[in-house]
Amino acid sequence: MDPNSSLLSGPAQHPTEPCMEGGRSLSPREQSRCSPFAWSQVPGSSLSDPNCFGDEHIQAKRARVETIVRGMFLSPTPLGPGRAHAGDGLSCPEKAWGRKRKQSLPAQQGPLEPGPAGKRGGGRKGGPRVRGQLHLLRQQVRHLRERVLRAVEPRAAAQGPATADQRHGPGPGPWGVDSDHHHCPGSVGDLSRLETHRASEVQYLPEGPRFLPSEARALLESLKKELTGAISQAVDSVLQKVLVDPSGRLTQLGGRLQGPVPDGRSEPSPPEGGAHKDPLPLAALPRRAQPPAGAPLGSLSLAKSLDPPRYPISPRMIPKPYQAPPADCPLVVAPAHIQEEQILGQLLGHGPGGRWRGGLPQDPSARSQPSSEVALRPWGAARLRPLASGQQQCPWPFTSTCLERLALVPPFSLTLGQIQEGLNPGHLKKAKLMFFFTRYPSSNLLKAYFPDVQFNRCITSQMIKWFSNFREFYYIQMEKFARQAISDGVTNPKMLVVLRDSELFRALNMHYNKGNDFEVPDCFLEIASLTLQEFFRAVSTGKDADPSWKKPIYKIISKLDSDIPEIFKSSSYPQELFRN
DNA sequence: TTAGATCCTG
DNA sequence: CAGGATCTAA
Repeated sequence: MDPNSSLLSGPAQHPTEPCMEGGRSLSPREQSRCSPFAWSQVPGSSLSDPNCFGDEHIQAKRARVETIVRGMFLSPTPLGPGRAHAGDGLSCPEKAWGRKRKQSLPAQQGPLEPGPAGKRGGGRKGGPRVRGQLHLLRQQVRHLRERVLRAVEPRAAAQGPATADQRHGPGPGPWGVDSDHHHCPGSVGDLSRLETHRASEVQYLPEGPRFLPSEARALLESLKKELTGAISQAVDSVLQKVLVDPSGRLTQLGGRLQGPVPDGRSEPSPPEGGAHKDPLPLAALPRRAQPPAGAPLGSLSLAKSLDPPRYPISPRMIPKPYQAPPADCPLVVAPAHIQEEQILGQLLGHGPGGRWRGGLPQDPSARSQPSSEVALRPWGAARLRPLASGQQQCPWPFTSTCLERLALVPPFSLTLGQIQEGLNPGHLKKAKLMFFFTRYPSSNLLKAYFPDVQFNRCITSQMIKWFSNFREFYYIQMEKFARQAISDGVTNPKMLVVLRDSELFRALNMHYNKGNDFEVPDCFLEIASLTLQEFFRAVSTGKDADPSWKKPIYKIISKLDSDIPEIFKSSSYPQELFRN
């Protein structure tokens, strides 16, 4: 008897939200380079200790600040005071910063420590007012630090910072409708939110009373600058601790930055122990498949098939262990392909709801723009960056250098290495998986689902050609198995149902889903069954005598395209599957 | 004329 | 899977 006892009898498999963890580690060299402030300003030392502020400290600080202020005023491109992220014109070479820092900061000495030769008697013109400002700023620093730490703390992050930064948060984005469903907390999006949060805080710092004496105001601004730097460094240090654990993995991003982790995901299901790895050498087709009692075998009849097929909402991915990127991640140099893909996946591979779309603090212009274009072409924004224009890559002087690189480098690399043109094997694989949902994708659809591809005529036709080839194989298989069924004596086309353990399915799966990374959606099985039946009817009724006998079948099938899951719009969605 | 689909070939 | 040829519809 035919062992096939159920239609569409895939083993019950639980859709798994692909939830990749992102981020990347910093090489030691990078870390050291990233932190021009060294560790002297890490809050938690004198900065956060209210008791450490004596007059001596203030005076020493003033002396230091005055030095800085003079240096700023002597600078050819003076920094607009109090406009942290608006300093577009600011040439912010790290060297210059480093010089200034060295000039004013003895190594290993905190900026708020008394300078060795502080200018005494510089006057107390600021007086109590300045002290009040200092106090205020100190409090803000504490708050900021607490909030940063809270955001990084495992539990507290679930609640998130409470206050005023929402209005600065990135909008939902064009895919944001149901994107929250896919959003993986703890992704780079959170990181970017953290950064955005900080940006908003920088803006939030009071502009400073205009009535202050100019010197005091300069002092105030300088202090703001210092404090912001300290915050930056605090974020750096915290994030570095979070991002790079001793094993070099970035797991903490998912574990700490995010809210409660759905424990349900437990461990990655082993690479498919059952399901499709079936060793059975199955009959060619589940001929005369007898469904279990009540199983609607007839549901695959032509009439029924005209109903919109049911599509799985969330195609199951077989999660693979996250692979940590190499420790020494190149900065501007375009890394190797693998690294690029890893970075791509890590930074952007968070599903259509990933927060990367508008969230990364790339540059002021990018931040200030609504991110629709950016969202549709994530790298487009990066390409607009003045990489070769001679402008320094430090549009935001107060940004944590490390964090900024963390966010910026991958787009750079991709811009230089990958985005230009050309399709890679990952794109091909993705296209094959998409074939399970759509056999006749329009070029617009392809553009929508390959946001990391710079489409041109050639690329478009190549991808169209891919699907043409997919169809070719598909129809060939259908015809082949239909004819085989006929020769095997099948008379009722409704008996022809493509099951997951049928030979036809295995052939198709081998072609489009080699490696079994993906659970073939049921809708594809229905379409396949229908196609098979159509071929069966045509051949069995002798229509194949007509040279164009396949065209009606093509027409039918072309109307049965399904919606592709939104997650496919992520430029990195399937790529996690392909590593290893 | 062009884009897209199919067929054929390698 | 790509390239070329052919056909068709816009």
